[in-house]
Amino acid sequence: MACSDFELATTLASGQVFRWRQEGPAFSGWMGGSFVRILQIDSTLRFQGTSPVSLRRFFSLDLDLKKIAFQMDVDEIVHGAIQRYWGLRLIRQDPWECLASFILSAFNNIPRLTGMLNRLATRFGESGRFPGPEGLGRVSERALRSCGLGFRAPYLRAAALAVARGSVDLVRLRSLEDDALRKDLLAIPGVGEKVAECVMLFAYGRASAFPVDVWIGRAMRTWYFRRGRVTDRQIREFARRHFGPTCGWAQQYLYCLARGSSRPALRGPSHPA
DNA sequence: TCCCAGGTGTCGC
DNA sequence: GCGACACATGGG
Repeated sequence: MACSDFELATTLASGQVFRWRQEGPAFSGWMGGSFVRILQIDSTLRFQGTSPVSLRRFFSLDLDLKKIAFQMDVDEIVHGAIQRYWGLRLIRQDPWECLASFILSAFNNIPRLTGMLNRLATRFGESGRFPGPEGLGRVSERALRSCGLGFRAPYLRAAALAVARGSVDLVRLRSLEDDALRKDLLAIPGVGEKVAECVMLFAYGRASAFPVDVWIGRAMRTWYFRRGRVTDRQIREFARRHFGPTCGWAQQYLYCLARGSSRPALRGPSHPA
């Protein structure tokens, strides 16, 4: 399958998904209930386990990256990030796995989060699939803790029960406007502003979401606020105005820049916005 | 060993 | 609304 303006490796390593693995030049992981293996050679994708339509949807290949980039390319910093990580795309994940992943991401690091998700899949999922809300809701808090979830165990369990019982309908949420969607997500146990924005961006394709985590917060304060004391909410509101309706894409590019450039760059002189 | 991690819930102003 | 604090755990 032909693709343009897409870098598979960059996209999978950008902290949106946590269970994909590299096997030589190829990558493998789950797209919902399907186990998929993908190999990218230049602008060609060779794959098994899914369909072209599903693949395009998952990696947002149906969207024109050039148009998106043009919209958000409003200053030198994001311009540099766009150039450096060109081909990075937002992923449209399964909402439940995305929600669970980011509930567990709280006060955590990515290697350990990966371990936690894999243990859940191995112990409670079918042949490696991530377990659904019904299945996880039946698992005791004690069993969840034995997977290393720590204090997040009751949050994940409560969220699973809420979805399993239908008090949260992840399919219906898809049809809601951004503000209503955010409000419903925030009502889920263990979901705060940051996780809600992640789910909006990584599962529901809401490009106007702008999750502010420690990395983006640190980078934005350095790059756009001269290290000033601003709250995460102020950063998010600034970003929506500054980068516009595709600010979520800007967030993902800046996140990679902030992490990829390592700490010294973040400590460097602040740039004018 | 020690630090820190893609935060949230809860409390007190 | 905002700041401070606790929270379990293990990777690096």
